[in-house]
Amino acid sequence: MNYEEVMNLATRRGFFLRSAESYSSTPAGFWDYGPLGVQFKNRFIEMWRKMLVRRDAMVEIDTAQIMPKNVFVASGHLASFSDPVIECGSCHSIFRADKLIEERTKKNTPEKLDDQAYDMLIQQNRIACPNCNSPLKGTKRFNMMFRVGIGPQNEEAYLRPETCQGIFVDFPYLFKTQRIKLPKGFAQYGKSFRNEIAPRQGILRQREFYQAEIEVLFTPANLDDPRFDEALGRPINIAEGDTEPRRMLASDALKEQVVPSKLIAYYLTLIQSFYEEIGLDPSNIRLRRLTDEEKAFYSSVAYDLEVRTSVGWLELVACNYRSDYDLKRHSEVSGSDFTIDEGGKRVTPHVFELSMGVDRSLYALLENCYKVEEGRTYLSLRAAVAPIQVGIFPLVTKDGLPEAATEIYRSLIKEFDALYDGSGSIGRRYARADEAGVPFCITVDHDTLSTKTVTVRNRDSKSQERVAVSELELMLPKLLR
RNA sequence: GCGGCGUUGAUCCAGCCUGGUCAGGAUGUCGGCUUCCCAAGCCGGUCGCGCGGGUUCGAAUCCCGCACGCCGCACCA
Repeated sequence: MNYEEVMNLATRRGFFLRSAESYSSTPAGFWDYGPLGVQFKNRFIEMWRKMLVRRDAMVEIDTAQIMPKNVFVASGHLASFSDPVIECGSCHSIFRADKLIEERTKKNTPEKLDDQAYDMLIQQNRIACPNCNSPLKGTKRFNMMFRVGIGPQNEEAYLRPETCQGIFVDFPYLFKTQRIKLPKGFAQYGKSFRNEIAPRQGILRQREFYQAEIEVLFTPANLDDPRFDEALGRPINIAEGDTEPRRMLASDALKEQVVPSKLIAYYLTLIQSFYEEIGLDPSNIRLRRLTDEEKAFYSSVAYDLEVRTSVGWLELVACNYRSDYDLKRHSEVSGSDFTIDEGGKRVTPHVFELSMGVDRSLYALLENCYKVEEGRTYLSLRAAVAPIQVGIFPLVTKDGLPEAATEIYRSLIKEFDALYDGSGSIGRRYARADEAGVPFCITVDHDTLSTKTVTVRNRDSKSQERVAVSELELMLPKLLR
């Protein structure tokens, strides 16, 4: 299968659709979730809460999406979350100034010079437009944050480019009021915004997208805390560079120093096992250690959790050791105290983050679960993340079967995401349910009326089991776990 | 943002070169009949020429612009 096939099904069934489709001029990079997509996303987030947030006793918060300028002065996004670009006045091609100079001069060119410095270098080296050979000048900064104006004075503010800044700025409050002891994980799920120059790859690279971020705050004294020992026996798939991963025990990764500390090993195993448990094939997952050039400006050690898809290895999670960069900067710019007491000394906590791309994760799950067998298409989603948990169908639409099926539906809908379908042949209804990834379908047949039993069909195997109606409410929670 | 190619119901595709008799097929979906455990059949309904302008008596079709998409370049905390 490929991206088009998966998105075709996702569009037909109501997972995702292009935002404001009815207006042809809608810019690229914006997507809506349809009914199935919302339920799928909700289930995914609920699993994230269950397996990461609750399992690790993290603190989940929800912060504002618009934040004032100074937050991003402190975070570094205003200065660094931008690229030096230069436009050809003749053919209007746009180039990265630093990359262009580097390519022509073969000399390393930093991306944080003054704009004039790039113009100078371009002039000195007589660099012309690679496209039409016209002269180039006027390097500008393209910042990838969306600027917004607050109130009548249009006070400078930005839509957050990552959810974690809200966690950092709220940390002093949380630490004081929530009886927090480090190391501690802080979690937030919500939208982030990045004004991509040219978004491609549809839902995989959006201008407005969901993140689920975990920021682990700790002090360097915690890096090899014994509480992280439980991770040592768990496997992780480590890749150095763009290679096939090696599946190894976390303890061996520490020994070989491909992972620098127990804390990082613990959270890497946690995030990988999360993706394995919600349905990605372990052999399609790798934790790729990033090179210095690839790392974000705030990161000192970084891994990307990637999944193998038809569009190549797809980054789902950025795992960054941000050191004390964030809290120090917020302390400097805000003037507030972001330190904590450790053995009588004030120290600024460090940060290790797991920054998940939610929309991408959902796509990866769909593609991983997209199956075509014997001419039938189905989504082999784990029951725990399936948008619809159970279908209830009358075998025929006469002889009182719809009434009996409706009665069962009415009782199940109180506890489960259930679907009633009495339209078309029974086979057609199974096929529809298969494409929506419904893991179990209950069929009411003539025997139901006399024996009070129904058949329960398993989506993946198509096999059926006869079950007493009275047992459904006890049995389904076990099946759906 | 540049270059090339493209855009026809929810989905897939024909029509465009050669303007009219052209908006058609299939899937889906809804209603009815029928059948009854894996997309059967029949009847009926439903949904479309990306947007704007131009040429023309007449434009899905030709021309221009824009938007979006794909590929390449570039970009991608």
